[in-house]
Amino acid sequence: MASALEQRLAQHLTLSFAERDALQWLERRERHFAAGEIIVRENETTDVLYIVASGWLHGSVRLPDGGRQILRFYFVGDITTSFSIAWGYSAATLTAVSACTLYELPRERFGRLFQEHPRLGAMLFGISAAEQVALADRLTSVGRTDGQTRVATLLLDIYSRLRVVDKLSGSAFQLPLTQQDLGDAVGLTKEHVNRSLRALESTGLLERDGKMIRINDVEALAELVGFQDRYGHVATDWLPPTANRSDMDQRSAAAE
Amino acid sequence: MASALEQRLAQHLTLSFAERDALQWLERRERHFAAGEIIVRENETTDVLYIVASGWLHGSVRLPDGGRQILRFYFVGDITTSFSIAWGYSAATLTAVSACTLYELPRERFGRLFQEHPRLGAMLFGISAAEQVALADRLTSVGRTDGQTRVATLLLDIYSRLRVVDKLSGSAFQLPLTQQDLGDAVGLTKEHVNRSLRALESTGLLERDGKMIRINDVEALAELVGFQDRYGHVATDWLPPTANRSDMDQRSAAAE
DNA sequence: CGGCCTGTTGAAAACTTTCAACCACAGTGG
DNA sequence: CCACTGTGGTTGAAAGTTTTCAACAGGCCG
Repeated sequence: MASALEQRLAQHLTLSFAERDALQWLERRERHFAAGEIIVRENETTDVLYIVASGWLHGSVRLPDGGRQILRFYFVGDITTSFSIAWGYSAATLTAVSACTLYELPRERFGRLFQEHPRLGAMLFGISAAEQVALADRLTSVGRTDGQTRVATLLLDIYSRLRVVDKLSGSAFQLPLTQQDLGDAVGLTKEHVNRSLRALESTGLLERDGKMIRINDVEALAELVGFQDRYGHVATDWLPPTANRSDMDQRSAAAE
Repeated sequence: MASALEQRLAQHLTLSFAERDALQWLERRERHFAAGEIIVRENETTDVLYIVASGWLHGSVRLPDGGRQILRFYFVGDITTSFSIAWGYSAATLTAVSACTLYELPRERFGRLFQEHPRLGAMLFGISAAEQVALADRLTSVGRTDGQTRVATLLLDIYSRLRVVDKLSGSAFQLPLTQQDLGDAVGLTKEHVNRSLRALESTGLLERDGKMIRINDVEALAELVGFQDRYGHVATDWLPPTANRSDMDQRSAAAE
């Protein structure tokens, strides 16, 4: 079976054999988590990263007053670097939304990837930048729009991700989140999320049936709430060339 | 004069000669902008990045309804990669807050850095992750706290950055932002920013005199609003060794 | 001097939260 | 099999926060 991270990167560029091999080496240590399980806690010491092989997770923080902010969701092919690589601890709590399979890798093995495959390192930097923009989009949504728009934007965001990573066809998908979760992601109370969802339903652009969400007119809804899909394309024209074979041999010889 | 980016990176690790040399080559093309000038517009095609040599800037987006969200501020030593490297266009408008000097470099030269100096590439990835967490902190502030807390958090955030990049001593600093700007950064109207600032002043934790801000008790204010300073330290223990074999010994020195 | 931008203040309107119910459903144990 | 219990969803009304609208003051500049 093809590597989750490999598949993600292959969406953007053609990988060399050596690169594909290196990526598969990152996914040696497989771990399983049940829905709702906590993988890493906020402020907990950690020196490992996770690559998502299947399932959903989210990263969140708690507030002094007991509130919670969900910062981002992780899907197949994502790496949970952002909240833990810059420090010896995790800046967020990582929770399994659905049952999921993760590959655990030591931070320092991730670091070695930058040396052995600079092009992949640069590409990961680019993907990280794209994720930063996605976070910025959420900030804009939460900071400057009303409840209905925030909820719709989150659903469109999740839908766009699923469409890419799960090859989702059609505009209906299973949403394994409570309304409290949605509220914690967009800065609303669960009651207001409920009212916002019903208001959206009443426009006819959205339908719900239990945990199932159907966006009847993706274009129209995106237009209505000013949503931009950032996941489609990531530029690769600035990347350095792939290390060629002789380069590879030199570097691995030096590394041994 | 030492390179701005070099100084930034040298805060976290000991650079080799080759690395320092490479960084200085990024800063060949110097450009000046006046306060208020726009460097890049949202959605504008661009294939260059900027390293901040002096001054302040901010990145922002406009909303359909005419509103604006300021996404982040840039200070000396920052690189404006996040909103433009992943696409052929800029996802945000880059505006000079104060008069500033920038180094302009082609995206693809930045990419080459990953190949020639993998350790620096990895370090830039780490710094980018730290910036992502800073953005996540702002999201939390905007999504889950009241006006007064948001404003205080932003001021503490800016203060923490200035303290590091400008070697600011004392707890007073010049804030070249209007109350509208502050509001656009934390998701409030300018009127409410004004009321929040006055409420903060009345607690005695903060003083204002024109554009001057003095935080009388940084600890107490940070405690009050639950602010965490993320800029102090970035982990380097996961980085690969420097490319040049003769520099290998530098790494242990950098391990702090 | 007269505009223009920024800051300030007050009061009404709008949005969101809080609080308090009630409903539906799934899993549990009698 | 069925009552019991807990979680998540739904709804209404009051309370609280923030925005909107309107007005005015001060400083800077042509």
